[in-house]
Amino acid sequence: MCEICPIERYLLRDMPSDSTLHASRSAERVLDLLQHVGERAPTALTEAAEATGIPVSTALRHLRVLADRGWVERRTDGSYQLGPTATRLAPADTGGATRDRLVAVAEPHLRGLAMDTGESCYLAVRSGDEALYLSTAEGTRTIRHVGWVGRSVPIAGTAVGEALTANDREADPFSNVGAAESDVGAVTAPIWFGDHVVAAISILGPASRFDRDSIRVLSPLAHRTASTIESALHAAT
Amino acid sequence: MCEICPIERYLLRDMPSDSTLHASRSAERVLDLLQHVGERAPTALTEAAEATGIPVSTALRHLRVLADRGWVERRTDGSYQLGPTATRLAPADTGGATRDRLVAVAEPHLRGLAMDTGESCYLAVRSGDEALYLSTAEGTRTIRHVGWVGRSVPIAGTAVGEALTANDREADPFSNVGAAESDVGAVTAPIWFGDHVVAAISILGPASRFDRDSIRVLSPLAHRTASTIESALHAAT
DNA sequence: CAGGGTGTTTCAGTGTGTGAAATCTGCCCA
DNA sequence: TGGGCAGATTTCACACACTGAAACACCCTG
Repeated sequence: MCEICPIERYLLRDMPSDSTLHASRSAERVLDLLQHVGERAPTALTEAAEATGIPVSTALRHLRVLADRGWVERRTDGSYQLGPTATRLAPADTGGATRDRLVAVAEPHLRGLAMDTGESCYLAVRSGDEALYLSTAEGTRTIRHVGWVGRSVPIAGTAVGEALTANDREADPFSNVGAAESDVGAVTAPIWFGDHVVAAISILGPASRFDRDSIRVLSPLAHRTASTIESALHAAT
Repeated sequence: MCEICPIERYLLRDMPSDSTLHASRSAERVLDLLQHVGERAPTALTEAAEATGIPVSTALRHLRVLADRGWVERRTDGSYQLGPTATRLAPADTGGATRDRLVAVAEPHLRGLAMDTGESCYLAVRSGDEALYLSTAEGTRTIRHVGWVGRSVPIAGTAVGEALTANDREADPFSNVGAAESDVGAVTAPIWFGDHVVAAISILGPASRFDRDSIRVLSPLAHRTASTIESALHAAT
C-alpha cells in the first residue's frame, strides 16, 4: 500500500488553522496500530509495537481497545488481524458511491471505448493488495479477452496495479502496460476522484495486438475515457 | 449494519484479565467516530458528536486526527465521509483471505452445486449496504440465470441480503428466498467464518422453478454447500 | 436584521495515559 | 529436565495531556 509519509500527510492535512486544539496522542496511536494491522495482518504484538514506534505495553492497551470494538481480532496464535468492524466499512473512495454505482457510471464509457478500440475493456478497483475486476465491455473482435470479471490480480507487478496505486496525475501515460499473464496485453489508466485513485480501466487483449504502435493509440484513448468517467462521477455525486 | 451493543461487546471481548491496563478514552472515542462515519456518511460534526455522545469540540479534535491520517475526509459542505485509509483496509472477515481466495475456494463447490441443481449458483459478499456478486457457476439448463457477477443488489429486502446479515446460525433454513427481481427465484445460504458471515451463496433461476417443493430440495443443498465452503476456508487459513 | 444552528478556538483544571521494570508464560534445545 | 529466550502481561509512580464549557465566528433563513 503506498503510504503517505509524515511530510506528505502534513501537506495534505485538512488545513486546520493554528488552533491549540491539539491532536490526542492516543487517538493517533490507535489509528496507526489499526492501519498496521490492516497492512500487515496477521501481526504479533511486538511486531506492531516496533512498526509503529509504540512501547509494547501501550500497544497492548490500544490493541485491546481495537479488539473490544471489533476493529481487530486476536487469533488463536496471539497475532492480530482485522475484525468485522473494519471490514464492514463501506468503500467510500468511489466518491461516496457504492461499487455498483461506479460500475453503472463507467459502463457506457467502457462500451464506447470497446467500440472505439475493438478490445475488451475492464473496470477494476483496489481490494487490499489486489486489483479486482468489477465489470467489462467485451471487444468486437473475434479473438478477444474475456472472463476476468470477479477475478483479482496482484497489485505488485501489473499495469492495473500500477494504475491503482498512482499518486501522480502527471505520470507517463505510456507506462501502464503489461498484464498478469504473458499472452495478455494491457493498457490501463487510473480514475481519480479528488486527489486519489478510486478505480482503473484496462484495455486487455492478445499481447500480439499490443505492440508499441497500438499502445501509442490505445493509451490516450484509455486516459481520455478515464477522465470522462471522472467527470461523470463528479456529476453523479 | 448489525451493531454489537455494549453488553454483547463486553461478553465477546478479548477476555483480558483483571489488569489495571485501562483503555484510553481518546482511543475509544476516535474509533466510535470512525465507525459512525462509516455507517452514516456523509455526516456533520454536530451529528457525529451527538450520535457518539462526545462533546463537539472533542469530536472535532478527533475527527481532525482521523482526517490527518486519511481515515475520513472533509467534504466541501463540511460533512465527513470515509477516506482512502479506511477504504483500503483489506477485507479480513474472509479469514484473512482476499476476495480472490474466497472466490477460488468457493468455485469448485459452486460448480458442484450447479451440477447438482441445474441452476446457476453465485457467491456474494457484503459491500456497505449492498450485496455484491463475485462469481458464478452457471446452471446446466437451457433457460438459466446469467450475468450478475459484478452486480450489486440492496441488502434490504433481498434473500442474499438477509443471508449476509444473518446473526443466528440456527435460523430457519427455508427463510432465505426471494430475489431483487420478481421473475427471479432465489435460495441463499450464509457462509460463516467464526461467529460472523463472510459471504453467501445464492441459487438463482426463473421464479417459476422456485416453488415450495423445489425450495425444500434446494435449500438444504445450499446450506450444505455453504458448510463445505466454510470447512474449506478454515483449511485454507 | 435577528435568531438559530454549525463549526472553531480558548484555556483552566483534573485525572488520565504513559512506559520502564517486573513478572508470567510458553517454547526450544542441550 | 532445566535453563534460556522471546513474547505477552501487569504494575504503578509520575508528568502533562486531554477535556469540554464558554466564547466566538460564520452562514442561512424567515
